[in-house]
Amino acid sequence: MELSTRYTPSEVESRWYEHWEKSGYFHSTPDGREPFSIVIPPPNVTGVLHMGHMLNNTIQDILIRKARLDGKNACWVPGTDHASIATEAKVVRWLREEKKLRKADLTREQFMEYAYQWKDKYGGIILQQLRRLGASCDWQRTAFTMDKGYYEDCIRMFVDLYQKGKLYRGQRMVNWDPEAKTVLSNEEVLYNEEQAQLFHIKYLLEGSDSEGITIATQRPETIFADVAVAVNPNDKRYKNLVGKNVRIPLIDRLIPVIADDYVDIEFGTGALKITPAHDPNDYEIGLRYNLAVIDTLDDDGRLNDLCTYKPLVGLDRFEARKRMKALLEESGNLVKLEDYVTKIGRSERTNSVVEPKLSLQWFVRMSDLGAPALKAVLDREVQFYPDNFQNLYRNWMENLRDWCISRQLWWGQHIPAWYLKAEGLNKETHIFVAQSAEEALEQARNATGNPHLTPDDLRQDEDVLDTWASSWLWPISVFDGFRQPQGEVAYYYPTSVLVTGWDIIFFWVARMIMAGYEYRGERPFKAVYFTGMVRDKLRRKMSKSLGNSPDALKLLDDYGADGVRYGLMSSAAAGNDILFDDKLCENGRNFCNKLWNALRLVKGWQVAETAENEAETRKNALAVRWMREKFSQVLTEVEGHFSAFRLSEALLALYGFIWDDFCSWYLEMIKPGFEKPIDRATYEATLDLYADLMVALHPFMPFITEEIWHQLRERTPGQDCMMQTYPKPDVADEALIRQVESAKDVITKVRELRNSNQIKPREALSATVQDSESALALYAREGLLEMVVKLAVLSGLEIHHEEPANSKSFISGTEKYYVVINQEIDVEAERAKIQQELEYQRGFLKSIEAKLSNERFVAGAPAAVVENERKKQADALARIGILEESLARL
RNA sequence: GGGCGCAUAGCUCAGCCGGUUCAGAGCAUCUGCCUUACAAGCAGAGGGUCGGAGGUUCGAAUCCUUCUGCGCCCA
Repeated sequence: MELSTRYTPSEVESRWYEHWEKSGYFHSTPDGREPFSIVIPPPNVTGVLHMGHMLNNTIQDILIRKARLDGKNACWVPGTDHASIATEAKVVRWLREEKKLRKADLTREQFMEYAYQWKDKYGGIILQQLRRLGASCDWQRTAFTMDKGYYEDCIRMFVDLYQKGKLYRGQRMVNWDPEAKTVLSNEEVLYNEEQAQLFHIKYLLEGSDSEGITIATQRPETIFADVAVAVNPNDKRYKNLVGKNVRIPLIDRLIPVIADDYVDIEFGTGALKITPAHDPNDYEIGLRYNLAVIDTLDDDGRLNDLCTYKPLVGLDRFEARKRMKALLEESGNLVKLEDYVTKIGRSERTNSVVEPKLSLQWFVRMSDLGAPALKAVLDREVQFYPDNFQNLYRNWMENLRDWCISRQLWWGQHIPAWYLKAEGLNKETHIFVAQSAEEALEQARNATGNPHLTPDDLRQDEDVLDTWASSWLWPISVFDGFRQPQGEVAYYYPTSVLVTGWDIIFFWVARMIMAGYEYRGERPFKAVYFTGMVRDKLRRKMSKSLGNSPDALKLLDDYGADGVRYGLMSSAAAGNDILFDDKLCENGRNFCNKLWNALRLVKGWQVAETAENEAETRKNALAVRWMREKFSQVLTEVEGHFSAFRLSEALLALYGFIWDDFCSWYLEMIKPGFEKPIDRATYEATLDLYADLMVALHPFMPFITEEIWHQLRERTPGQDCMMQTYPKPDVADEALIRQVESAKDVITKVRELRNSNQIKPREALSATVQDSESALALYAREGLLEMVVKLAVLSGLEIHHEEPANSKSFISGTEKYYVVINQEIDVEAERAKIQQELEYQRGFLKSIEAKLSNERFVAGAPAAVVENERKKQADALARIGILEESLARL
């Protein structure tokens, strides 16, 4: 069999993925095994795979594959959310461009039909892309937040919360996106510093043409909605004005000057115009002083009639702002124009500037829902990794605001609230919340006492639910837990872990926990693994506008899925941002090549069955045992990392073990001479070990491990790396490991000696180790001497008390070695070298003795620590003895 | 303004409920090798008073205080 010198991922990845999927390995049904379940944080159905997804899903896949190998019933539920705003925008554009249709010309039902069509055609690409990454999702369970069953769950939840008094309709200051013409939650507004102008505008006192008060505002077009000017009660400058009236420029409407602590004396002019309809803080102040609310903005961001200044009515707020400058200059009210930088909120979806706006919306009352969700995390019922995200969570949960869950869109779950047509829009006094129009009608008849009401007398709320208000039910709904609370959900719920970016801790994590306790009285997941953000080398967040995000699919093409997975994981401690660099994937690809070439080496060996090879077997036995013991040690470490979700450390532990111990040391130890065969026993042990390594590495790099696992031996159908049992650690023989480490140290020192004396790597050298007690003990280990001779390329290693002529020496542990070199020995240089080493050892000894002579140390420190210091002291003394002796001989 | 976090090798980070696995990893750098698995490789090497200053302790990268410089969340 011929294997290429390079591993080519493209030839194996799709083949194995298809094989796994066809074999049904990804699918899970409840059985007697312990469940291990993960629900994917549903990506946006319009989304395409980006770096964040790859990181996040690689982690989920690692956890799922590990659990599967551990014999658990692993279930990873994939799916997408309907992303109301983003999707609706795409559907509208698609209708316009492809179907020449405008949303306004369609009925709601027609629009929804098109939207589902669009979703079926273009949505969910990302789920296909996840397969490229190797994600072992249970595709048969693919869920979508607008699926029929899911939709019904959302409606049921809405009705239930309303009946329990946890949901209400109310007038609140909301974030309004004038472009999408919908409300946004706080989390959907992104604040960034932008250059703006602060207008200093003088409001003249009632009855005066000169005296007045100057306010500072960034939004001069809102002055028509002003209802007061506020100053700080302690502000001496304005004390005399409090209680008087001033005139709004251009329209001369009178408003009072009031005093309130909220006003910052330092900011701007210290006088604040109060505009309750267009600023959340002003709204609060307005409530305190019982001020009127004048809303001068239309839904699309244009000034309306209520602004009462005719020339500006109908203009967009930005256009109006521009004109205000000239108008105020002309009227003499503009005192000053100041450039300043301020945080401007923009819609995450449309990027248009968000306007605070009073609006009638549906809110979830958070006080009751928040308490158990907060407690769960503080009590570590839900354990965060890393732990300190608790702080962020607590901070948010302790300052909960009611959650606005209505959105002015069509693509989403239609809010199941009905009103009487007889009652004016937004002036309804009757609200009927029900699962269906029929039930609502029934309620209406009862409430009004009018049995003759017909469906035609009712009007359903126009709005839909916020996407997050559907996805918070995800961990329950994907297992059909609302309709079948005793069904599968009882097996898979609570899920094992949620893996998500910390930036959506409020969107999902917090709300899923709330829903979990509200609807199942139980946490939705036992742990939350927070990934960091993927940033570029310059620490910038990856974004489309910067163009600094690598093409995920191209990366997969260039480095292979395993290479990319390695690259992402190798520097991804939980919660830490990763500074992504192609270089990381290159390391992963190189690792694949390393694995591949080790396979080529092993597969290239001829195996001998003859009796003379029993001697070889005995010689190699030490290496084989060492590898097994060390592997055990590494597996213990790996298990520890897994249980603490330190995945990158688990990967690096395996990487180091495979590359260094297995490839660089072990394979060299057992490698037969040129054109010589290897003995059967060592060969078989190596194949088994190699196969075990592949299983251990499989969760991280599934494709290459599966491929190699199959290349190593003939496998029967149904025998696959993915479905093996994860190797279990034993108690490692640490003494043996230490002895081999000593041998490695000797080998390294001989190589170093060659290097510094320009001796060829393959020139066999004669060496001697002084026959000290410790040396005799060390080489009593069968096979150790042969190991050193082979890897250090020695003609022999004598255990002897005499120093050979023409030799150079070194110390390893407490043993002294001599290597004969066919060169003139520079005695002075040797002396200087030994002298230097001696001084170092003496200094070392001194520091230890200082410790040991400190009574408080000996009395206070644990016995093991003191013991260790004694051992260090003895070793140092031994080395000093050797060095002094060498010096004397020179 | 309120809160949280970070500062360790040239770069990216790990270690942080105190003690030779304590100064580590990968990348980068330097030296020597196309050695019969792999030059996307092999064998070696150099490089850090663990941000500054105090303190607690027999002992501090690790705990406390403070300063400096960054970052994030919420207002």
